[in-house]
Amino acid sequence: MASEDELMEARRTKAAQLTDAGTRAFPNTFRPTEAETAKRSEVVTLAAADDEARASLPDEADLAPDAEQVAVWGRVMAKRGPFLVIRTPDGDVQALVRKDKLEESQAAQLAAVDLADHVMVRGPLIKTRTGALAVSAREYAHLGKALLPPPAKWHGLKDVEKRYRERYVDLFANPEVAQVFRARGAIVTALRRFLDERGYLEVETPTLHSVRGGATAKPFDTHHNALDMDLFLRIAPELYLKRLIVGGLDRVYEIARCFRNEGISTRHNPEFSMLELYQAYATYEELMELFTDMVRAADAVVKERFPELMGERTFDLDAEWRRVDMRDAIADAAKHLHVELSREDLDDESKLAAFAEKLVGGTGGLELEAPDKKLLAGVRNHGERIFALFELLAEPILTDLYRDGDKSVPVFIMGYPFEVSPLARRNDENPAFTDRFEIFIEGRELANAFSELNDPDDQASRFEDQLAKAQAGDDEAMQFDHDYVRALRHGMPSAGGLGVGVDRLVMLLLGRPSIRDVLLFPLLRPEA
RNA sequence: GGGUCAUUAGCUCAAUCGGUAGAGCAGUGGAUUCUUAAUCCAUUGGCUGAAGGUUCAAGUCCUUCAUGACCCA
Repeated sequence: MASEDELMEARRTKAAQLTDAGTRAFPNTFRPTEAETAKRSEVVTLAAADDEARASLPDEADLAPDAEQVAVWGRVMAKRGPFLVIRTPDGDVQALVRKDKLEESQAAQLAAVDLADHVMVRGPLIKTRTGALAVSAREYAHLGKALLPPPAKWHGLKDVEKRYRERYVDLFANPEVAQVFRARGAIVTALRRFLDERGYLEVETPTLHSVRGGATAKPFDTHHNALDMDLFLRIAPELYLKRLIVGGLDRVYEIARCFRNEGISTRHNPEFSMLELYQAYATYEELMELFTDMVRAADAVVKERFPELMGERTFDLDAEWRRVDMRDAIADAAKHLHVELSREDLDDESKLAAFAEKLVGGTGGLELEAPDKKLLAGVRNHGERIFALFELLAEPILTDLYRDGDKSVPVFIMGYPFEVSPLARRNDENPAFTDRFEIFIEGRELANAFSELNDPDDQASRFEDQLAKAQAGDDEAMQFDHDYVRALRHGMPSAGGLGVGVDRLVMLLLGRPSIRDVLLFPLLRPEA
């Protein structure tokens, strides 16, 4: 008897035995009090502490008749001799369950226990012969039946596909996985607290959009039946949030689930969380300070509560964060790569075009992959050329370029060309560039921010440019958002806006290499 | 989209050159009842991801497909 069906049949037989023992297989009668729940946490903590902390606990033989009794409940993870190992949200604790200490009906329930069942024991705390803690059960109650067997107690659940598909098993079989998601929750809470304390209002804007904007990405299409209206799932909340700045809500943020119809990789899931915030009368420079403080606040929570998840970091958040103009970064990269490209060349449109042509032709002193050549050859102007060169030359080696000792440091890349920044404000001194930054930590793009464009006519012309891109075949270009331009015509105060990839931030702080490790249910193809 | 690897019992993994599909855990029956991956005895459990092909013979070789992981884009 060991096929899955047979294993379930054995457990159904046990479930029937429970009925004979006077309880249900799936009872709903256990109601732990707040005090009992708090006490359970204490007991689990004491069970995990060192022997000294338990020195005062009595042996079973020395128990006073009126010793305090505590309740422990959870999932049975192992049976060892007369002990059950019970898994709780705070950790494991063992119970000494001896039939001769239980009433007859409870002993009969105990006889029908299977691994993975939920149970409750109540009794005094004792110290075992080896100095471990145990609850010596005077009371035992079956709380819920598991018909399927749990993964092997020692190896746990390792099959990666099964871990993602059956995350519920992953979570109880591999406690460190549950810790990652507790840490994710703590990080998100820290972000909210950080912003709430500074007077930002958390808002919720539509997920169903009828105009594509706020980012360049392919959307998921959907349809509203009653209105017979085509819609799509939002790719970014940006344009709605800025409407709120027009409306006078001077500091707003949203932790927005966004959807992009793109491939899947260790850094991309089709749905992901983005934190966007907007602040009236702020500039992108103030947002650099804000973002630095916010990330450090989230990291402090990780350090304090989840130090075991931090691992060996190759970056240093406490070091000074660098601020580098994009063109300086390209020049730094060119020097590092021994490529003939000076900082002055980057301001000379014809020289830069000639350099790009050499790179595409393979004579630029650096061999590019075919798709990179295509990207560089496809640029339409000086600004796009600068951005392409940043992506090709500098971005891959940012961790080499900007370091403090043996750790990489976060680097703000500033001075994005206006052609690649359709929603950002132009720089007052040099309108070919925008007041924008992206932050790279450990080489990964983590956030994007800029002083917002609030000139409705300029915004309209940027939308026109996006339309031209779309007509040229760019299926990621934005659509013209007439209502957004109308909002700007009513007057939007100058403002700064910031967008943070929450999943990527969590990956970074917790040292998880794949986005699927920080998403409870990553998108998978259906099972066969 | 391209490349590499993986898929064998409920779980974790073996199976040499192509030659009888195995182990541990879990399960079942029994012993034991202060164990720490509990122990001891006995025992059940397989369409080897799917479909084709080569061969006297395929978990193993070939083709296609499915799913996943990693790398590249």
